[in-house]
Amino acid sequence: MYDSLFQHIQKFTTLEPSDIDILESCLNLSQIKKKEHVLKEGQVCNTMYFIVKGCMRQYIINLRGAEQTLQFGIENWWITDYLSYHNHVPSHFYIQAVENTDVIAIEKPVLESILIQMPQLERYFRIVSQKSFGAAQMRIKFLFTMSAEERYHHFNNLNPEFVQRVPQYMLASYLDFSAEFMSKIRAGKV
Amino acid sequence: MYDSLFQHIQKFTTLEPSDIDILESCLNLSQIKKKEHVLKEGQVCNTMYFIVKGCMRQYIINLRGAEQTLQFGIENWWITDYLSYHNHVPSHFYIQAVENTDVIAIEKPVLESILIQMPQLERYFRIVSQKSFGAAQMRIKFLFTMSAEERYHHFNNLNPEFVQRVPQYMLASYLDFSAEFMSKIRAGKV
DNA sequence: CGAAAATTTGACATGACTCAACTGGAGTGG
DNA sequence: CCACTCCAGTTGAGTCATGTCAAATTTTCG
Repeated sequence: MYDSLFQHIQKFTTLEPSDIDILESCLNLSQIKKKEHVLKEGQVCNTMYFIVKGCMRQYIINLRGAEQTLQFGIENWWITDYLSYHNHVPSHFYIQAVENTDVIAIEKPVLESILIQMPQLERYFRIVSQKSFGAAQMRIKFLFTMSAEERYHHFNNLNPEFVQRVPQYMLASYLDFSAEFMSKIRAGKV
Repeated sequence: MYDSLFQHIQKFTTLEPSDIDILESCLNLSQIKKKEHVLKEGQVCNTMYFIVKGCMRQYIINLRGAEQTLQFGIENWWITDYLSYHNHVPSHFYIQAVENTDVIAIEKPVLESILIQMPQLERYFRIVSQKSFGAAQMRIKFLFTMSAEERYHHFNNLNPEFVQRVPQYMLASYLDFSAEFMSKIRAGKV
C-alpha cells in the first residue's frame, strides 16, 4: 500500500530493504472523505500528507467569505502548510479532500525520528521541496504575465485530465478569477 | 568570510570543525556589481547563490517588454532557479544584483559532492527550501486576497527598511501593479 | 423526486492599466 | 562645475479586463 511512496522516494534517493521495513512500521494510511478537512485555519499544522490516490486542495477564505484555492495536490504529491509546520504557528489555510482520498499521514515527531534514522530521506524531501518551490515560482510567473483567459487555456492544455476532476469554481479560484468569468471564457463570450 | 553561511547552516543542522574546513576549501566568494546578471532567460541555471551582503532579484520580461520582479533576496537568502537547476532546462528567469552584492556561488557538481560528503547538509537545504516554499504560498495568498493598496501597505509595514533599498518600480512589479499606480498609492490619491 | 449545489447569462460597476506629458535628481563628460 | 542627458517618479485622462450581483438553468446526489 505504501508502494507509491517508496517508488517516489526511490526516484531521488535509495532505500535499503531494512529502511522499507522501518518505514512500513511507522507509516499509516488514512482515508479522507470528499470535503473532509485535515487542517483548518488557526490550527497548528503538525502533519505532512502524501497523496496515494485522490485529490486534496489547500485554500483560504477571503474577506468576502469566498474560498480561494491556493494549491491542488494529486497522486504522489505532498501537501501540508510548511510555515505552520516548521514555525509551530497557527495556519492561514484549510486543507481539504476534493475527492475521497487515500493519504499517508506522517506526524512531525514520527517524521523527525525517521529522518534521524534515515538521513538519506533528507535528500528526498530536500529535492521534492526544491522542486515544489520552483513550481510555485512558475505559478507566480503565470499569474503575473497572463490574462485570465490565457491562464485558463494554458492550464487546460497542460492538465486536460485534471480539469475534469475538479469543480469549475475551484479551478477558477485557483487561476485567480471568478466562477462567472470562467463560465464566460468557456462559452467563448469573452 | 563564510561565517554568515556557517551560522545560517548551524541554525538548522550541526557542522563539525572538519566540515567547516572542507567547506572553506570548496566555497568561493564573488562580487556581483549592481545591475549585473548571474542568470539570463534561456540559460540553464547551474549555480546556487547565497547572499552574504547586498540584494539580488529574480525577474522576467513580460510580453510587453516590461520587467516584473518575482523574488527579492537579501542577506542570508539563497537565490537560484530551482526548476532549471534540477531539470537542467533553460530558465524562464533573470537573476540580477539590485545592489553591489557579495555572494557565495556554488556550482551544482561542487554542491553535489559536498552533499555526499556531508549528508547533514541535506537537512539544512531541506528545511530552507521547505520554508521558502511556505513563504511562496503566503505570497500567493497575499496576491489573491489583497488589493494593490493593501499589498503595498502590508509589505511596507513588514519591511520598512527594505522598501528604502529598492527602486519603487521594482517593488511595484513585485507587488504586481504598475509603477504609476504605486506613485498614486504613495500620494494617497487612490 | 426534490433540494441543494454548480453553472450560465446579462447588466452594470470599478480597480488598475496604458499612454503621454511633465518634474526632479544623479551622473557624466567637456 | 556647468550643461546635458537619462532615469525614476508623478500626474491626469481615458480605457478595459474582470468583478459583483441577481436571476435563470442545469446537474448532482441524498
